[in-house]
Amino acid sequence: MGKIPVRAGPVNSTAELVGHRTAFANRRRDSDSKREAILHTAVKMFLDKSYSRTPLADVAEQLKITKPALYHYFRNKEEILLECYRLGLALIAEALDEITALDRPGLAKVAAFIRAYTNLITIDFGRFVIRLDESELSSGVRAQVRKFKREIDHRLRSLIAEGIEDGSIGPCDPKLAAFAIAGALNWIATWYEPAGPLTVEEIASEFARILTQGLAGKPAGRAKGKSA
Amino acid sequence: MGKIPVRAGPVNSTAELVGHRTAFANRRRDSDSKREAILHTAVKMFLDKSYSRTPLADVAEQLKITKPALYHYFRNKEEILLECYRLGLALIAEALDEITALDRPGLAKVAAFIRAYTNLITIDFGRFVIRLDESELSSGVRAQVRKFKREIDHRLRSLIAEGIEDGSIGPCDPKLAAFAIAGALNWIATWYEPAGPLTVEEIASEFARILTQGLAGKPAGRAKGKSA
DNA sequence: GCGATTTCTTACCCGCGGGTAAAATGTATC
DNA sequence: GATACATTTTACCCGCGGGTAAGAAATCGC
Repeated sequence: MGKIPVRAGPVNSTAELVGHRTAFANRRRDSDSKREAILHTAVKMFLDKSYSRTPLADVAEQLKITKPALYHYFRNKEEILLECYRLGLALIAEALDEITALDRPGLAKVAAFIRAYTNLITIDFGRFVIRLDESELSSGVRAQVRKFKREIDHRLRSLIAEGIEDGSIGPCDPKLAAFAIAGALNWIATWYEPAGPLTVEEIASEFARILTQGLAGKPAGRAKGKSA
Repeated sequence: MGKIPVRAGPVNSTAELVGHRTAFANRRRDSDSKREAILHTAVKMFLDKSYSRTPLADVAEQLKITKPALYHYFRNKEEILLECYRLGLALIAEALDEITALDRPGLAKVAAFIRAYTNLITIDFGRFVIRLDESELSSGVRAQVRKFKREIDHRLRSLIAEGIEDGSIGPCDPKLAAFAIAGALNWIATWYEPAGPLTVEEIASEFARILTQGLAGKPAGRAKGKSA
């Protein structure tokens, strides 16, 4: 149960993976770092192929051990999933805490949220939380997951409501606005690829701008500068 | 290969389901309507539990037949999926065609797209296309699906580019803007439930507004016309 | 009503993947 | 280096689900 470093930071992920791959090189009794290696490897594979289509045997293989060895560290597959989930959730909650504490107008907080959330997709565990499909879970776990997600959703709604109150956000349904934002952000996890041309910062900035300012050109007062 | 009525319209879906459920009541040789019944039932179940976690035996059970009977109408499970997918895709393409043909500024077209796309989530096949997770597919089919999706994405980008050109949309990266919009919309398929409090029209309008106009209150040139 | 044909069922096979039993192998401790 | 304990492995079991073979049952055309 030691604290697992979740934020690997912009470390070369290959190097990191190798690190985890060697965690089982010998049988030293170092159960914490082995748990950590399992989780890091598993979450990467879950992201790659989805939880339910990633056999534990494959995870084990990556770690150069056999499937039953995993059961020494986790009771079953779902416990691995849940642990990954918890780690990711902690990241999100942490970001949200920081933002909530800011002393700025609601709109600025929402923009900050968009930036923070976008950054999460570069972290495996955060990305995993975003992408996890509830329907893959057993009903017991699903209830927990739903609760967590709902909480995040509600906190985002509060941010928006706050903005409406202080006037930085125009009148709108905070529920729908939150869904729109969450959708745009969650979807990033679907198409983003680290090797791609877009940096996370670019995405974060542009999304913050589009979602807060909208697409429309400056009609300013009224004149529709354009016709076409 | 008869034309399958995909748009059930705002028909009571229970009644419809019953209709499909009785399609196999007798052994009349009516292969077209049976194929149709299979697809409608399957797509509903795929939406409910995801494709890969919906056993064909369950689909058959709903239809009051047995699994092997399905193989009389489709070669394998993936062919059923692909057929559902094609039907949904036709809907989307159709909507997109109509919008592209409109003689209005780019921004208005984008807004129209948002409305049309939102409406698709009330139609099972459309919703299915949106929700389908590529990773559930065999690599052959995945390639096709990817191609289709990319095409839709590119058409949306064109709409945006058009708007930038005619000035109705402010300068932005059409690619990222398209991702933001697509994300917000696709996500609807995740949380929307027909029995819920929000009508599709409400969602469509609010999303069109938020995504085109943004959240920000009217700072207009400067005057804060609004206050709470 | 009779054969030809389609439609559907019963009874399977098989591979995959989660999970376990029990024994083997290594590591700490004395 | 013997003992105890943690760690891993080999060899399984089992249920699930896609898919098939072979025949039964209904329907169609005449």
